[in-house]
Amino acid sequence: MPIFKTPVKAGVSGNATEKPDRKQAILLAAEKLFAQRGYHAVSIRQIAQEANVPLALVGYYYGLKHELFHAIFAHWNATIEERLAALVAASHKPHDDASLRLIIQAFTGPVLRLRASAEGEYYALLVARELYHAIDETDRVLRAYFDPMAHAFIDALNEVLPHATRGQVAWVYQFALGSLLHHLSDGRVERLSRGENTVGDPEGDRLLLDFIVGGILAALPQVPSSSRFTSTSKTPTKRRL
Amino acid sequence: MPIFKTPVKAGVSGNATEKPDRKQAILLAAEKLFAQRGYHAVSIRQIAQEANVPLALVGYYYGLKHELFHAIFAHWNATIEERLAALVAASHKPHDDASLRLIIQAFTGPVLRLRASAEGEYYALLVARELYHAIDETDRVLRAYFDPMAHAFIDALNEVLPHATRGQVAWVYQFALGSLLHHLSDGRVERLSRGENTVGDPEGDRLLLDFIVGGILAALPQVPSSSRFTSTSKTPTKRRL
DNA sequence: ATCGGGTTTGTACGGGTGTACAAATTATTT
DNA sequence: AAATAATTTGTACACCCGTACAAACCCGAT
Repeated sequence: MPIFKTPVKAGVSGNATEKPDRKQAILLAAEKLFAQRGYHAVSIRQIAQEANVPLALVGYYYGLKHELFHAIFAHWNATIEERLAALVAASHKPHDDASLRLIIQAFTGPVLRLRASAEGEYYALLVARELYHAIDETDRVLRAYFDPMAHAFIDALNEVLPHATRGQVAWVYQFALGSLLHHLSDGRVERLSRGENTVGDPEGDRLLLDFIVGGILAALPQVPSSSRFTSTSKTPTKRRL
Repeated sequence: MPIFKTPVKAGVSGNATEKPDRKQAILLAAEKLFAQRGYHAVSIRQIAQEANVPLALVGYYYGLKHELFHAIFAHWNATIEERLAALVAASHKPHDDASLRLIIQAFTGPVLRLRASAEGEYYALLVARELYHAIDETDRVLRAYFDPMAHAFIDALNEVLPHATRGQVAWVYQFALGSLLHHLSDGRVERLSRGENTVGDPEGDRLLLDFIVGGILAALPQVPSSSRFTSTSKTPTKRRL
């Protein structure tokens, strides 16, 4: 029975082309193909071919198909922790007008840099693709890896926007996430701008930041919300302090 | 050879349970399953079972699988035209501070109402799911049915925001679309808000409108943009007038 | 009653799917 | 060198897939 261990001579320094490291090649190929075509549209045989390994090897290392999918997110877990680290750095200084912008920057920055990098490009695309409509296998990944981060960001946002309920903050968090995810895998903007924009253009990232910050400020109340007629449900009591 | 005609006695009034209209049942079942699980994760046999028809009937009426997929969007084409009609209604009055809000309302309103309705619920979900990452079969649908609408909205936005380039407007259009699509299929907000929000809550729709309008105003220049240092590419010449 | 077109159905074909498994090969330890 | 462990590979199984097709069925028109 296979034990799914990593190769023994993995991270040895020196000449690189010694060990092709087929295990990681499989993970990279799966990442790329899942990101490009979606989980159900990719077969294990295609992954094996992309990684230049025989079919049976992917099962040997990663077991079932959904376990291979899960392994991708387990591998990139460090990126999420980077986002959280940037969040606490932005959150633990006195709140001023720039706090919100810092939080959003901590939210979008790491994943946008990952998207622009060579190694993390497909992972960022995969996140944008599969984390959107969670079902089946992708749902477990979402809950395990991304829900804690979402709660941390919502808490941080609620702290700089104390006059909004946590529910309202959750709404705008999802709006912001939607625009971010769509921007990550946006190949259409070139066509829609009639060639004016390109996919890697940092102007898009900058505009996204302005868009999210401005959208949050416009959607959420800045003042103690004295009997706002719009609150239809739940207790509109301010929560912290 | 089958000709794919609609049943002869289709829209006859009176007692409803006369003709089950299997053809439309197939379309509805496909709509539902595609929306819930995605194109590649649904088999024709599952669609036939959901519609309570034998397998061969779906091929008889709709031909190949991607043609069935296409037929869904052809059927709901009226909704897109409603959005465009609301757009020209909002666009053909003198521009004031409320013009932008009207345009965004024309953008989000019809599809949000469709999402809330019983008939169009799954179509709205399907749009949100498949129109996101266009590949293969879904790509042709995107170009044929949704690109014209996108260009119309971008043009209208550029008219009320004349100091932004068309490329910038295309960026924020995609941001707005991302937040809208994510909101359409958002089942996670209940969990993230710890039960404060529910999926059908109109407060979410209202907040989305504020979010998009505020985001656009914050991201795009309101003044003639005299030598903004951020414009890296392309001619920043204002386009119309 | 006969005809003929639209509709319905069972079935079968070729091919791709995920997964399992026993051999063969290579590496590591005794 | 012998033995043990890890990796690699070819192959086969059972199953589901999309699609095609020829019969059977229904029903109004001739």
